Amino acid sequence: MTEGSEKKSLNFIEQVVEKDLKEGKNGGKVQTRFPPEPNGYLHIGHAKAICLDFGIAQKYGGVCNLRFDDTNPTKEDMEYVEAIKEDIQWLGFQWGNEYYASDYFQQLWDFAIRLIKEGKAYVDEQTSEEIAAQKGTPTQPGTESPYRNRPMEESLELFQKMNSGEIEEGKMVLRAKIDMANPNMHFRDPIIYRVVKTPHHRTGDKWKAYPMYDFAHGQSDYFEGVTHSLCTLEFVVHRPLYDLFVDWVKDGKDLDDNRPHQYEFNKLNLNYTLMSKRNLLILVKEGLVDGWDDPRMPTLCAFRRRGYSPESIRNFINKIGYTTYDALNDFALLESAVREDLNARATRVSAVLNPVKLVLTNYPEDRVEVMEAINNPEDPDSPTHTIEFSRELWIEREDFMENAPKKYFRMTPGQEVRLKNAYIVKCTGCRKDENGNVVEVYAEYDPNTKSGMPEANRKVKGTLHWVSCAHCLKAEVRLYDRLWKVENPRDEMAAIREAKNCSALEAMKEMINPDSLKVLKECYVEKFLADAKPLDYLQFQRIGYFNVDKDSTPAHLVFNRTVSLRDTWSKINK
RNA sequence: UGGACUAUGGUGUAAUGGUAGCACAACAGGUUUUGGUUCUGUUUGUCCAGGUUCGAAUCCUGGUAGUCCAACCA
Repeated sequence: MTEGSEKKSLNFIEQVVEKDLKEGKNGGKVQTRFPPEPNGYLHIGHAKAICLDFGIAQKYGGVCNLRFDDTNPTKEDMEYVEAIKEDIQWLGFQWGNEYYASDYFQQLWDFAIRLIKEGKAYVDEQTSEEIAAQKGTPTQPGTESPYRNRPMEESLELFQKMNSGEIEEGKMVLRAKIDMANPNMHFRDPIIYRVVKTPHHRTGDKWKAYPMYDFAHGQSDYFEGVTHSLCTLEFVVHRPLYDLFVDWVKDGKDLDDNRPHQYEFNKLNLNYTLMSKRNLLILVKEGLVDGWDDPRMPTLCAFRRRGYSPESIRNFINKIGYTTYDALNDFALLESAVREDLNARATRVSAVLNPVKLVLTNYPEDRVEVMEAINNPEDPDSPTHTIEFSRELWIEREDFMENAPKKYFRMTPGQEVRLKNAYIVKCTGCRKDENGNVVEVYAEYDPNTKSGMPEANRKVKGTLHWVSCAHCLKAEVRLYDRLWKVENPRDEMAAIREAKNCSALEAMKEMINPDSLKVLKECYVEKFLADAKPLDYLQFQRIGYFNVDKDSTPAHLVFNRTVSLRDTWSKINK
């Protein structure tokens, strides 16, 4: 709805693409891919990659394919494949082809055989510990494996056995023969195949030897005709290896043409947010949240359930940009993006979350008036809906104060306020119970000030929302706040674990915000919401943006707070 | 501390050798039947030290700080 349309300068990836296009590289073609591993749900960090991968293809007349990077059957599942597809489409993107790295297992296998025959790969029979020890450290060169120079025939035979099931997991690996002394650790004879006996979610038990990421990614890009392979910054050190394997697979042919190039951008870091899949999995498994789509999660399904629009997420991504600087973005920018979008599209309704009864003592007991409410004042052609008004109303408890400070523009004895879409009323007092809690608030209405009448234009400082006690619906409202108390949960978690030598779970329990979810069960909403549908974008006037939760039924309405309205009053009030 | 990468207001991001701009945040005010929206204004910045140049956020050198790399994960 409010897609960012202001002129933006090109990000560094777009500049590269435009330069390549100008120079006629890859025949003037642009092709990208979004390559998730189907081992978890997509989070907002993935949205950043998605917007770039699909956005670049869209902008430059190319195609972006979806490729599931499914080279590790122990972690992957079809459940995730379907969820990932749903999230991408919800975000508003459509892939060209649906590919799987497992589609290339045969080609990769053949390539590996070729490398063995060319003396560029060998089967190593050492334990992972031995291999790790020989790898050296960033400051010390590694040493060569005793199997490094074994006869090619031997490696060939053992590699076959790795795949036939004769070799146990962990007993043998295939390694590329590169350079054990290279300052880039990834060049120290990287493992390119290992034995995994867990059945693969697509190829079943056909394969027992599986390629590693570095041996699959660049080649898969090459097989598909990817031109610009976009990934995050931690892969910078993999790029030389990516290029080397692409060189090898091209076998000396036109090395500079028709090949993919990898470019790296900064991944999304958000304050008060823990992004890594591993940690999100702990939250779900340990029940610290209520599943992957718990609205406090940073997953796309959670943002969707919470009421974020795909446009707002895209706008946010568009605002933070793509650079090579490891930034920590402010969650407030995301909230501002969702408010901006929802302000333009959300239907305004009345809901009282913390009710107290207001009695209009001079309003006839049996009278009911039907008031008209505009659905969205931001829209000049906005439709309207009606809302019943009567003598007894629910208003927010915070909207009455017996002894109010000067700047309190709400209900307090002797002060006039406007009831939105209805009348101007003057507060006359209240009744309290034996503990001093306000039970009822009293006011008198001015019959000449009904909305639409000339008298209604009188200046009144405050306007309150309300629902009629006899004409409203009860509802459950879930108020969400940030899941973490600390601004940088990732670093904080590391610090806690270091200091206390504790598990990730224990560290998380220390950082979690105990008030991240408040469930209000005694709320009242106007009848208009009786047939609101899940995911409808709503604004509870003066409170915030809300949507209908998937748990909601006509008999038991449930609303999620997406984000509160900006609130300058609560700041003054502090 | 071996290598790679990075450094612009509080946060993020432009300026591609030529006026340091934008967004968010913060603050002040106008409008408003949402203390919302909107409008106006204000505060705050080129990591440090040298060098090249008529001119440096930008190029070079050296510091400093941060990120990444030693998974049979991706």
